[in-house]
Amino acid sequence: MITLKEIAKECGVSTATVSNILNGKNKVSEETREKVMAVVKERGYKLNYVAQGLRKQKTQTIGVIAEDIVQFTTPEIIEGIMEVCEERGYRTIVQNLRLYSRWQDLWFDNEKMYYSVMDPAVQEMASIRVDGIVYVAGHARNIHRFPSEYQIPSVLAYAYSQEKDVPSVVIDDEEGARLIVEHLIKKGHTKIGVMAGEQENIHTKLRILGYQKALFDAGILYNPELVCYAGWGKELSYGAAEELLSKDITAIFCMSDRNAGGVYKYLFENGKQAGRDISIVGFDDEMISDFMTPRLTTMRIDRLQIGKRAVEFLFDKMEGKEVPDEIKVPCRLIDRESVLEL
Amino acid sequence: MITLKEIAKECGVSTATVSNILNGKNKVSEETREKVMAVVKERGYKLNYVAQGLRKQKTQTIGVIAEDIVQFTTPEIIEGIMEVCEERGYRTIVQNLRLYSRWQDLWFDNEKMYYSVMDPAVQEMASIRVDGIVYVAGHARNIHRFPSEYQIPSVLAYAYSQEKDVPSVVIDDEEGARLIVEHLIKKGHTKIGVMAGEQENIHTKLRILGYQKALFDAGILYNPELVCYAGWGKELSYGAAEELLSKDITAIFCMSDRNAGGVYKYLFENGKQAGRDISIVGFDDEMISDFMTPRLTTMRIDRLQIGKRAVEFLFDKMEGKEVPDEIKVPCRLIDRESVLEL
DNA sequence: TTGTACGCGTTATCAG
DNA sequence: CTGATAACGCGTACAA
Repeated sequence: MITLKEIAKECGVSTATVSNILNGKNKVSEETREKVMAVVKERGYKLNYVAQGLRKQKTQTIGVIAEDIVQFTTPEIIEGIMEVCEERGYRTIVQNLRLYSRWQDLWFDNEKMYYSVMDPAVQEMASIRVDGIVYVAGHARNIHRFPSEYQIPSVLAYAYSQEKDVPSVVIDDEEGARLIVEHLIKKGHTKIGVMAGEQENIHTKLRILGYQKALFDAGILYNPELVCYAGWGKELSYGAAEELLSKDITAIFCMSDRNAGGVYKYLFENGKQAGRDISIVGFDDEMISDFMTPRLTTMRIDRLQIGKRAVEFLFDKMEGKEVPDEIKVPCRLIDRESVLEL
Repeated sequence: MITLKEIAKECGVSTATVSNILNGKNKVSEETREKVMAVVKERGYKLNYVAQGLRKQKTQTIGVIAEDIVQFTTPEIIEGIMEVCEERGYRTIVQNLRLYSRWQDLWFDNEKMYYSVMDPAVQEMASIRVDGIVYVAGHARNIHRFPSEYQIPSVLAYAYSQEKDVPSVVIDDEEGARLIVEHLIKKGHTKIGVMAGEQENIHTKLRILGYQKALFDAGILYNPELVCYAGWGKELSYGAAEELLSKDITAIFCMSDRNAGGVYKYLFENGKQAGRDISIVGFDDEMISDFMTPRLTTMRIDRLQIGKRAVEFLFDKMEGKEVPDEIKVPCRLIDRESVLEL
């Protein structure tokens, strides 16, 4: 591949001049500029970012560390990050921890395993000399320790930070839950069960809070017996559906669309239907919610926005601006046909 | 960030010695090795890939150009690529063309628009000096021109190549379609409608071929009137469902799970059900197919495998091995509950 | 076994 | 306006 030096030689000028021309420094005569540009085009010269990075001590690159690129929230978050980076003339480099494919859910309890993958990833980013890092969570929700030895400005997307100097962009779980439960209440429901996620998970806890708040605002007693913890997947909530439905309820607030899918499955097998025999709402607005029959009313997580806000946040930090510890991205109600008006 | 030179100075040895130690060249005494390693660890030295890349003229990096990272097939393909790269000690850098978010479907007819995004992406990869490129398609199916001016070894994943020196990894559309239609025939169906994708699309054409083949093998006449072209989404096939269902058929072969979703919607609204009143099969095995009621029988596209095969293919090419023009990854039948046995 | 010196491709500095 | 030259951090002949 042809280099700047060769271009210079071919034009009979110095490398400095070629560099100046390429970088639009206006201390160059029109004559030489044209001549050089002609050769550049003709020979298909392409700047070498590697050399440039070395010289400038700046790579114009943002590193993205994703816990799992196949997690449904991740691609859109990354898309948001990339969109903003492109606008700003930054490149992006993505690392994929592949947490799930490595260990399924086993790693969750094991910090040592987790950091055995996480630390090298950050080191890689350091070696690449990225100018900043966005960590995109997919499974873990609390990041206890983010290696800061390298002083690379970093932000967390879709995870709650436990470190002062690593701020985070999260969704407003509590308000999202409050809104969707309020929606049920407005439709006349007062006996509302909950198909919740993992009990110790922070999203679960915050959404329970939102649920309680909505009940409180409507003067409805909170009955812990109506809350059923069933992980985030379809299978467990399918198994738990019978018991929950046997209680005296008219609606179920599912903490994920997949949970709702489990309930739908149970209903289907028993000749019942959401939006007719009982009301169901979900959370996430995954694509599946639009393909369920009837289509599921749910809360949209604005994943693109999470990504965008996260990098903007990061750029602010890189420029030395004062930044808050946390930004909350609101959720939006997607009203479909799974809720019955009483 | 601390450099090799500084480590050397601090240890009272030369940079060459430190470099040799770090790279495991065995011309170093155990004594100095230990001393140097101690300092390296203590000071948190991290190799500078930028400098190394410049010096070695090799970046150990594979570039991934994705048409759309939010396309449902893309993340898993990339995951497969990354898995193999990691095994081989290669880094990965991803570019996202964001075709859909830029222009929705408008670009499809406009090669100029397309290449206005595609060319710079390849140039970027060239500037980064990646050692090879995997192009991951999401929308386009025929890549007519892949910029080869930079002589970077390249392969296409999930797209059909039109260029000799750019081979591709695709799925076996024809055989996949044949298999699933054969499945219907085995269940006793002979009057099988088709909810097809875009008429001019290569996947559509190949799958029609597979459909015809299955009919032929079973001695069933091919009736073009039973084929309905409805794009790849849910809406058009919802609109087309009524007409198709009014024909004398007992089963529908949908060319995508989303198409099947449109048919399901129509059925639901008319009090009918797949797997009871009519048989439906899909294609893709998107997650939605597992959440439809009843769950959809469909063909699984092995996306992970596409990614893996594509990079392995690329590595072969980089090593100068002889490679075929095309590799076909087989599809697999996922048998669920949307097909009725006659 | 260890050190010296050069070059990879670019940009910044300064002198002409 | 243009050119010579010195970095940037690392790897590697070659010399010691």
